[in-house]
Amino acid sequence: MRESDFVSGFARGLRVIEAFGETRPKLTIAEAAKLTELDRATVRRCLLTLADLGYADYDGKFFALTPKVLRLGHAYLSATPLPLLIQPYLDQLSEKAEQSASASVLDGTDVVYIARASQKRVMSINLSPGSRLPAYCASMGRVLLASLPERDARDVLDRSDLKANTPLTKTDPDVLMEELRAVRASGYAVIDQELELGLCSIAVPVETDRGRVVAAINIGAPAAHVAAAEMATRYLPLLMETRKALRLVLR
Amino acid sequence: MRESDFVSGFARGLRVIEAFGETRPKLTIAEAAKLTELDRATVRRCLLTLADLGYADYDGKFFALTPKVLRLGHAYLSATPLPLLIQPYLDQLSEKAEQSASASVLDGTDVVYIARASQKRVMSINLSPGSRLPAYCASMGRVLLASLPERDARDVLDRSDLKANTPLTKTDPDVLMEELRAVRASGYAVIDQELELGLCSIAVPVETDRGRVVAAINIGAPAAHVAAAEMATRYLPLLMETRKALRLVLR
DNA sequence: GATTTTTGTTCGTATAACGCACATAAGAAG
DNA sequence: CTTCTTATGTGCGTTATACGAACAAAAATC
Repeated sequence: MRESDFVSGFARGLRVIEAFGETRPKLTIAEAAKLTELDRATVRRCLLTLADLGYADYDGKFFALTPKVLRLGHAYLSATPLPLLIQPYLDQLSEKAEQSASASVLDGTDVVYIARASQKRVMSINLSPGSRLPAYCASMGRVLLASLPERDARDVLDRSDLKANTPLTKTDPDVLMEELRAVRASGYAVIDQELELGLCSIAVPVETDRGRVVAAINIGAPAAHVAAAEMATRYLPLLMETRKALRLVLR
Repeated sequence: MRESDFVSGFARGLRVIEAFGETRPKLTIAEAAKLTELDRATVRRCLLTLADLGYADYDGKFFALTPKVLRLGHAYLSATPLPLLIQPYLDQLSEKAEQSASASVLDGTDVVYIARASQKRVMSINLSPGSRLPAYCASMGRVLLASLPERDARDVLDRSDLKANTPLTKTDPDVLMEELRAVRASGYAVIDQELELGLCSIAVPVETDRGRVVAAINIGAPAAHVAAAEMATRYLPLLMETRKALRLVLR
């Protein structure tokens, strides 16, 4: 791509949108300028443009995003076959397991939920398509990282903010890399309360008919109800069955 | 706002993103140019910018959005207090009613889901935060339209594509306006299989402590299980209770 | 209340994007 | 194969945008 084929005004605008979310819902021009590291005048124009298009509200001091920005994310979900294809399989899986089932893909250091069939809430945070979790401490993240070349997986870990969400969270990159090797060998990953106390999950990769890993699916369960050691015996057959069925419909 | 405070490159880029979703997942430069009514060279630059930033993939012929665009919609959901505030109340409501409960706001002619607590799937389509339904035939849409000045509500209906999703769908604007008056008087709206056969729902508005309507909440149930006439007697007390509780926490 | 710091806005200029036109490539129809 | 038709990539003059500094206006601090 030639340098002249890059619309920097567009790229700057997207950065401004992403500046929300990380922090507070309302941003002043100066705050947004700091977060995006752009000139105040530039940020101001982007925000006024967003307001003019209805993507943001402006009360003279603060800018806040409007629900219209959800159209942007929705453009992906409704346009991409993967989430739509996986959803019915997830529903079945969730029903058989009597637990929540989800599907996700990797984006940078995060797993991004693309579909979900939820039973009763067990997590403190609410997950839905578009939600993100750090890959290093999520079962689907482990599976997706394991599917990458070692070098790339290590690179993701190095860029990750490896913090201990619970006393059980593994945060040493070397330990995590070893864990990934185990996941690669066994074909599944189990997380025992590394993300949140009281929550276990198990994940397997989802491949196309040619063996390319395109997503991961998982089942989450309360640790009080299903011990980590039980996760595999109880849910792995169901996950494998779903994985096999998906492999036949994904090209 | 002065004209010079509008970044047209940014606005054009956003239109390009929205061009996906409406149609197929993959777009060529020429297709995107047609959908957005922008110059091919401009669309090409926007798409290459998206690809460069990782918001899109490009195989030399087709562009496809990547999960990264979900960050944009997520910026709203995680930055706006309303969805986060409503969620726990929705969870409770859903549990007590033993049915799915949702919250939404109005965006143009659509209702946009901002939170949801789902029980077993009853609808053919899967709803999650960011999902959109036409306001005229959804219970939350009726409630939200009823909260607008008559003139504005009529305007939304006139801009809507009033199609009969089922034989029961009301599509006459005058009939719908009359319906809105009834909703305004009673304080709730019941939909009897107007969106999808077999599905009933009931909604009430959610207000701030000063009486401004900021969202709507609803409960959906299979028509086979709960007749439309029963919806109010069975679920209205629960909805009103939730509405009252929310009114105390919303400013 | 005066001073310092931060924030929003304006303006001239260098620069980058726009959109047209042309060239090239890839399919579709004959 | 040839001939249309349609799609993509590039060069360039015109137009519009971003930059940075300077000014104005608030806040915040003293």
